[in-house]
Amino acid sequence: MRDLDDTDRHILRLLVDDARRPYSDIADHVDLSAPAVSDRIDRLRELGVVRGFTVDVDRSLLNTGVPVLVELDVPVDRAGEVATALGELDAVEHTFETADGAVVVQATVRDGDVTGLLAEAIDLEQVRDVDVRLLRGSEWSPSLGDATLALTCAECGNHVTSEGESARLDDKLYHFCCGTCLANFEDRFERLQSGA
Amino acid sequence: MRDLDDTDRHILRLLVDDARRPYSDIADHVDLSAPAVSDRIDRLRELGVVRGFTVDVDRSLLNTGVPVLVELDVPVDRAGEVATALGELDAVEHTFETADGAVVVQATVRDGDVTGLLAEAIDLEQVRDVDVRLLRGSEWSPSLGDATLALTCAECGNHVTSEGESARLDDKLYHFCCGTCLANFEDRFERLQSGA
DNA sequence: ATTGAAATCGGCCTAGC
DNA sequence: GCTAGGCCGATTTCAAT
Repeated sequence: MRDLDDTDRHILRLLVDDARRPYSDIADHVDLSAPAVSDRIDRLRELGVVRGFTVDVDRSLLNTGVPVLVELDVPVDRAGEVATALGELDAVEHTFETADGAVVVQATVRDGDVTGLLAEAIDLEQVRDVDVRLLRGSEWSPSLGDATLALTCAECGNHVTSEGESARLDDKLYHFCCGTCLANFEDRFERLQSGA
Repeated sequence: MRDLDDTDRHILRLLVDDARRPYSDIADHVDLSAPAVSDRIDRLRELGVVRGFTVDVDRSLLNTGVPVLVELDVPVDRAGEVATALGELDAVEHTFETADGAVVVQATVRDGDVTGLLAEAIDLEQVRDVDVRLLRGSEWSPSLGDATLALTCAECGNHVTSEGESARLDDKLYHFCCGTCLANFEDRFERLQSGA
């Protein structure tokens, strides 16, 4: 379990800037060979740090409706599921879940019927209050800073340090803080597998 | 001035899904040749609809600080510049400017000193109120719907229809609702050029 | 059709037991 | 001294223009 190093961050920054940049180009910047860059990007994907590559679309040039910022006040224990459900809506682009149980989403509505939109995804009964505001503009400026890995042990929930270990089970990568947690997890996993 | 057609939208959707997908692969999906796909993507870049290609990073796995959602209440006529100034900060990832003059930003702070961060970019005197909330999570789920072009005439501000025209001036592409607007704009542009 | 980029593979080097 | 991980260079296959 190696943490991210400066080279990883540099590669990430270059990709944030232009994800279609050739590996050979990246290689020049970080003073490595193209295959080495490819390996590192593979590893970042494996780790889940890189979820994928997308296109940055200027939605203000597209006629998809009116952009709004919607804030919902829901019971704290429901905030998670509400946020997830709303995120699945096509019209919703960003969802934020605050620690005190508010859910803020940025969406684009065709006809101004925000509550109708919300009702498609969630039960409005559990919403105590809704605040809708028209957006004049929005910007996205991704950056990275000096990020390091912040993985959570799949067994005990503790922070995974460089002493941690990882294992691939059923094609998914899990991280653990120590060998004991890994072993315990694998045990339970196997039992579930054979049971199912 | 052709509007977006189904093929353009299909290409965009495929790119949203995976921006490193080979053009030949896209070509198969939309029943075109790879060079034709390349041409279309070039055009989408020209139009400004695609701003670029990026990587989708899972920031929840990265230790960059504490994510917060900050709302500022500022005079309506200052909202624009405040939003822009804050957007330039490294720690700020999203900025939203609402029609009623509120500015909402999503940022990541190292030490919890949000006002210190804000002070780096803007004059706190003009801020009437600040509301800071801790974020438990955030999601980004890009989608497209049935988008069509919504360009604004650079001269008169009207909507540009398929009858509109475009022109490249000083390496930037401008759109106009009609030939008259184009001519007027070009005139002013030339005068500014020679004056400067 | 030409140019160029990505994946793959064998071998090398280094670090850590 | 052995193993594991990371990197390189060459090659081949495939993509971009």
